[in-house]
Amino acid sequence: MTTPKFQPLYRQIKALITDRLIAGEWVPGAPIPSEMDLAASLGVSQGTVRKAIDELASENIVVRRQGKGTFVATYSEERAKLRFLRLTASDGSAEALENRLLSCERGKATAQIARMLDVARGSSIIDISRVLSFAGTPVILDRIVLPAAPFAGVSAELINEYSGSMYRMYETRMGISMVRAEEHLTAVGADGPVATALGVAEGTPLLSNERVAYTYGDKPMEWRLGLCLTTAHHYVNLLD
Amino acid sequence: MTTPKFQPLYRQIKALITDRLIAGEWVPGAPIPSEMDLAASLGVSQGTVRKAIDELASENIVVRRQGKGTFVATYSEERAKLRFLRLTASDGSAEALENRLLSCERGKATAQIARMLDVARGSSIIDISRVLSFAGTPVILDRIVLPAAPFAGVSAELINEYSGSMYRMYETRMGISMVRAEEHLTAVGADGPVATALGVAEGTPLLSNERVAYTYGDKPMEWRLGLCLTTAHHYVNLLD
DNA sequence: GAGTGGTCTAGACCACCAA
DNA sequence: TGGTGGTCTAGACCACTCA
Repeated sequence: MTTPKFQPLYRQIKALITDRLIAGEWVPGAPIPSEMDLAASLGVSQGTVRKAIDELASENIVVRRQGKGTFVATYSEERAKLRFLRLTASDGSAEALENRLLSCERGKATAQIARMLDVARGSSIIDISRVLSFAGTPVILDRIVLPAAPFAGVSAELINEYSGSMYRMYETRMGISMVRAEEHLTAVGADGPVATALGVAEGTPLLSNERVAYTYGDKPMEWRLGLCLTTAHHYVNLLD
Repeated sequence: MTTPKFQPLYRQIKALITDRLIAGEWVPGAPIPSEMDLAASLGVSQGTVRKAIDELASENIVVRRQGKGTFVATYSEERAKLRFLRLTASDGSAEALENRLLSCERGKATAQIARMLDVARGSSIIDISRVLSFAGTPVILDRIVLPAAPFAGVSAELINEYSGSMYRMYETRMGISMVRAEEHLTAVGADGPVATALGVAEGTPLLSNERVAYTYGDKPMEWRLGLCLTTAHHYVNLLD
């Protein structure tokens, strides 16, 4: 999949740090060794370690704090409350978000889900449905599918305990940090059940947001389909 | 607007290079002085200039080519044909894109447009409408608004000459490079005129894409509203 | 004051490119 | 062959944090 070839030293060091992250050597929020320590233990100069950590920091895998150290990135310290959720109230208000769980069941992966999550077809999955509301108004109907094995402890009770903050739950309960996500956006009309769940008329235009989230090493761990009502909210995207 | 304060040397150098870009000292595609030359003329070390250029490169303002030099980024060398247009065929095919101009007129900025483009209300603007088609099927209805002064030469003929590649035209004809853009996405239903233009039924869900594009120094230069038919295409977004 | 990340320097060698 | 960016080193000083 990757092209090994000759890699600059700093990339080898970056890979080495990533491997130790995958191995769970440092949990989210914990400090990694200082640049000097890493440099000494690896037998390279501090500047080289620095460049490796620079890249990890620019990918939000790690967070630097001057005078304190470098820490494994945590979902909770993301800028906004909602890491990947870029939905913003069009009038600029910052409403609280409420989570209502519709279901949380075990099932088997369909061909499509299996491909997305890079698991065998028919393997066990967890299938979650919920509605997210801003200020009492339903705004998002989410369906979330997880591979069952790494997420064994997931239950309706646990999700409610985290008030629907899924990524925070993954991180603190399963030790799984999401590092990257890919989204496909389309516009769709609300069909019967969806319209009912969101309390809108059938055919209401919705922003469909299909997302695959990846953990360290680009391993897909979550598939999600969000149907968003965008009458009072919009999805913000910065390009450069 | 910005906080001057004390800036690291490399940021001051970055600002200095940006200023010279704004001044038009180097046109898109032209090489900027080598790291050694800049370092010598500014009286700093090569590593410091390097860090300044690193940031400009990571913002796609400048492109490095090993063994050749560093060049002002050009729209034409963007990865895909369509720099900011992230619409992809759902079946993975890469269809050619056709551009049909509906209108290109002079007008006055409304309050909303004036705010978005940071110009005075009522100042002269250019108002363009067009339909983009993939493989003969209309997919996007675009409305593009530009401040008239910097884009004085824009005409229907000129746009057709560039087959609708607006950003390439801005760059080669007006010397204006877009560096950054902010998009707001929502789902809407096609109203009468829109439905006609795209050849779909009224009420068909469309992905509404409102975009402001910025040139050097974060100056807004283009407002755009794209209404996209997403039955066979989707908008791709990578998060990290 | 000790330790951390942040900046800056000076110089070395490498990989790549063009003439 | 000479010039460019890419990597790596070694060491200096600064700004911040915390005991």
